[in-house]
Amino acid sequence: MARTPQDVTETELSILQLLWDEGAATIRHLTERLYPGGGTSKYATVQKLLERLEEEQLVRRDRSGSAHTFQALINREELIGRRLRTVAEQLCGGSLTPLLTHLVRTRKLSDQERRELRSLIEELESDKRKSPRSN
Amino acid sequence: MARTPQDVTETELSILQLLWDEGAATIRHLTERLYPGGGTSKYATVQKLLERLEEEQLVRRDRSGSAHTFQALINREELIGRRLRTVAEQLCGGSLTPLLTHLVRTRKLSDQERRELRSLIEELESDKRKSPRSN
DNA sequence: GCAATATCAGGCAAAATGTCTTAGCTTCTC
DNA sequence: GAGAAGCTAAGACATTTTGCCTGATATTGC
Repeated sequence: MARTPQDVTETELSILQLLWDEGAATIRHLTERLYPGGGTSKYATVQKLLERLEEEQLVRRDRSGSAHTFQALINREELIGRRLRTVAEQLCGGSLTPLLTHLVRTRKLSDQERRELRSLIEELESDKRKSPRSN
Repeated sequence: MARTPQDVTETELSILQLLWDEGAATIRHLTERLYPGGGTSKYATVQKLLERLEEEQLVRRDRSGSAHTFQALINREELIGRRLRTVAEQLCGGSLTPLLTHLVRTRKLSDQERRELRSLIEELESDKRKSPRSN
């Protein structure tokens, strides 16, 4: 049978990371960063990667300039969300809650982390009070 | 270049799920459940899958009986942990905390979920008080 | 006009993965 | 004890992903 395509490959991710860090960029710029001193072939590699990322709607290509410019259409948080959702679907019947409790239980939070988390939740609780939309 | 192997394939996962639900099992049993009425070929498929799972140390094979018996060496929680760690490594510099806050922020917890989470944290806090091992 | 630089199109090899065939044992049954 | 049935081991295979590269063609800049 077929290979299950990966959400975002590690190599693709390295491109996204760059776009996140440096904003919109040209192929050349990305190539220079990713494969410093890389020649024509590396350039083409990055080009192909971007082409595929564009297909997957993860990157937008701006064709106006003489050299195309690329920018990420997804940010880190969103990608994290996608990944977590995948895990939840495959292992928790789609619910994210088990992931949450897993992290809280397993993670050995430091005192500070626990405090932060706690205040985050309290914050949410007061938000909720202001706009009670019980979901 | 090469393909990055997936931690656990969806098909492999379906086998693990069965082993989790039904405990140790033979190839035949698993085949019957996974591909009801599947013939020799499906049997061989499951066989190969198990062989690979054994290689990956995710399943233990008991060769004593006339038909080998298989049992999972990893449970659901552990697999969740692996997956989360992978996400953290690739997207959060290895720290799981961002995942935690992402979930709390994004998740639109229901009232009840929030309450549960809160008490879970409080529970941890009292545990901590009993054995203060500040990490 | 020429050289540099871009894009486009397509090929390629290595590896993953699910599937299947076959051969050779062991075990059960009559 | 012979034949059938079930089991394991070994390996072939097709399909697909994925990172990488080449060559042709178009565009830009001077």
